[in-house]
Amino acid sequence: MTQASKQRGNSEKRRRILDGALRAFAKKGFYNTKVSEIASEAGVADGTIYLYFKNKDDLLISLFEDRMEWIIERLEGELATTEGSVVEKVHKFIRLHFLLVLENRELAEFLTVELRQSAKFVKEYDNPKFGAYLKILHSLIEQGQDNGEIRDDLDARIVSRAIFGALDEVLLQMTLGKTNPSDVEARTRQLSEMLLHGLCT
Amino acid sequence: MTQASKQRGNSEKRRRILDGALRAFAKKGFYNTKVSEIASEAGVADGTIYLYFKNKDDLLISLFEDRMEWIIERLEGELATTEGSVVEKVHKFIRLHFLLVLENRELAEFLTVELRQSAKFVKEYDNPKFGAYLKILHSLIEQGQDNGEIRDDLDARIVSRAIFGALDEVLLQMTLGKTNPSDVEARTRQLSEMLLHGLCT
DNA sequence: TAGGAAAATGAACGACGATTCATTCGTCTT
DNA sequence: AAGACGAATGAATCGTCGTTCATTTTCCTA
Repeated sequence: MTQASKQRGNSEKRRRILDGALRAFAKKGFYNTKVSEIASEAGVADGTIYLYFKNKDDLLISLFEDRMEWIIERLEGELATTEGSVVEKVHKFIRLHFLLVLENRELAEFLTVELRQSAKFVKEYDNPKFGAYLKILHSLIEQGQDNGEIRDDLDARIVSRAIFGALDEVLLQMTLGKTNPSDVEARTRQLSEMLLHGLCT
Repeated sequence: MTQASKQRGNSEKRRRILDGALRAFAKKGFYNTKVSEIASEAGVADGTIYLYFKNKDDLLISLFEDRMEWIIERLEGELATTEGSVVEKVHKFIRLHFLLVLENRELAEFLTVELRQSAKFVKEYDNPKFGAYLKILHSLIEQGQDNGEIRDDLDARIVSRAIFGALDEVLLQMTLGKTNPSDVEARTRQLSEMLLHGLCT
């Protein structure tokens, strides 16, 4: 295996380490997780981690990008093949976000808790993948404004942030409590109802 | 000064330490802040901190409770003296949340970033103050549902979470970017419009 | 103002844990 | 099968703080 192919991420070991790190970070959080715990979770020696990642920060960022990439690809894939109004697509977006992330709890715990921390405190990392995620939502909104389905007196940037925030917070609660998977549908419906048509009668 | 009065928080030193901790945590985050930095920020010796707080975790939690208490008191105070519909009160809630927190940036950075972390990883702390905060919102929603202003096909618990999430995320962005204070009004209007009446035309 | 108690100090301690690197392992070539 | 080379190992290192506590300062009381 060449150095280049390690960097590109096609390596059994690299995957194992990322998976182990996800489990460990989800359980105890980045700062409370020892590198040696990640190693043992991944079934790998401590030193091996440093063959694939520059340091612990780099591992966090790499994990973050890897998982966000996965989510973005799936979201884009699903949305591209969806016919229907923008409103339907927004509903589908919300549903997919929940389903994808709840598909494994650890990912949910990791993303909802570590996202902000890493965005702000892992030195000079400006989070391009999260930007790409938001852009999907942002484009959807703009598209809806162009074709008249969505009010254009609202700033699409604020709206997309707000939607993400609402989603993420509800997801956090679902993650910490032991939400029954069947509740996902109910919450999806509630959230998109609320966001699309408002609280007022 | 007695031990009891220290615990109750009426102490000049204790205040100084909490203020210093807020500044330090806002700047570098809990885990990247050294106790000695907090001490120097507070103009106090390292050891002094341990006269007022059990340890670093305890300091974090105390700071959190102190500031949330302040926010809750102000919110409740303002809302109690407000005449008007529930819808108007929700609008006012959003506005107040922004104003109070942006009144000082450091508080905003601290709350938006450290809240989740501490909720989950500071051992066995279950965050009663945040619960009290959410309850204000929750009660407002229920009140609106009772008097018919707000749709009662939505679960007030999910709705209040979602509103908080939206608020918090938009606030995070306002905090990290250098938002002009005059934008606060605009964002308040956008958010409550969106939440109360929905995205659809 | 002397004496004593409470508060504050900050240097030193000790634990911890990220990272390194000398060594071993596995695989491929000739 | 011997050598060579990259990959993997994990024990040891070393810097970094959280916390303690012997000492000093401040403040009160008699």
